[in-house]
Amino acid sequence: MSLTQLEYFVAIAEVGTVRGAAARLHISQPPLTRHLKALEDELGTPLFHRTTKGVTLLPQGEVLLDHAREILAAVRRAAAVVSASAPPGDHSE
Amino acid sequence: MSLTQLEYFVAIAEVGTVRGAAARLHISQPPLTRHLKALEDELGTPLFHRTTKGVTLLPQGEVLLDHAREILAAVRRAAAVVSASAPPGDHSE
DNA sequence: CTCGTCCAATACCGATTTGGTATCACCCTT
DNA sequence: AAGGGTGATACCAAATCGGTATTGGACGAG
Repeated sequence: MSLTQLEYFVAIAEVGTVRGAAARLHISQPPLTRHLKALEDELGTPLFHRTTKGVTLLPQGEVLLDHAREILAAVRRAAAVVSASAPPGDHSE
Repeated sequence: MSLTQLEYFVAIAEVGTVRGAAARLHISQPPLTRHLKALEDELGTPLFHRTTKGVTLLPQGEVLLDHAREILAAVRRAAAVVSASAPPGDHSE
């Protein structure tokens, strides 16, 4: 399970279609489908119910969505805090 | 920033040398050095002070270590919870 | 002072992973 | 029945990642 996969998963959950999420993530649909499948495979359970109109979260998916958002937020927080304590004039100024 | 990089970073911080951490992670030293450098580069600040005896955490590194452990724990928790709610007989049984 | 040994850093290469294009199969709408 | 939407798959190119060999520097033994 990678942070990229979690971001991809959240995007799919929020958009409601793999195609739309792919567009939002600036990647194409097939790799995104593959990533989702890999994540489901790793967790040992499907996360979405596939319909002809898109995808809908399964209970396990809703659980993961909660955790994924928290994890991604924690990552952003960590990066911000560490970068904030960076020596001045270190890279981005 | 990837989860792998965070795991690698924590290992280096705990072991105290890149070489020893590499051994613990079952990879070799050069890739680990490169990963650490990439992480520092992304965060815009060094995380360790390099000595001839190994590496020691800088203040930014100590801050990150805390966050990294929390993030990795959250990931493990998420995986456990989702897998726990998986339909029985799905893959690992 | 010099050699041996520890360390991290770099150059280069092969293996693995990742993303893109083209296509298929399905379902709903018209 | 036809068209447009969806996700799934096959195949290929690009990027990433890990390994081997090597370099450079610092400490300790002699």
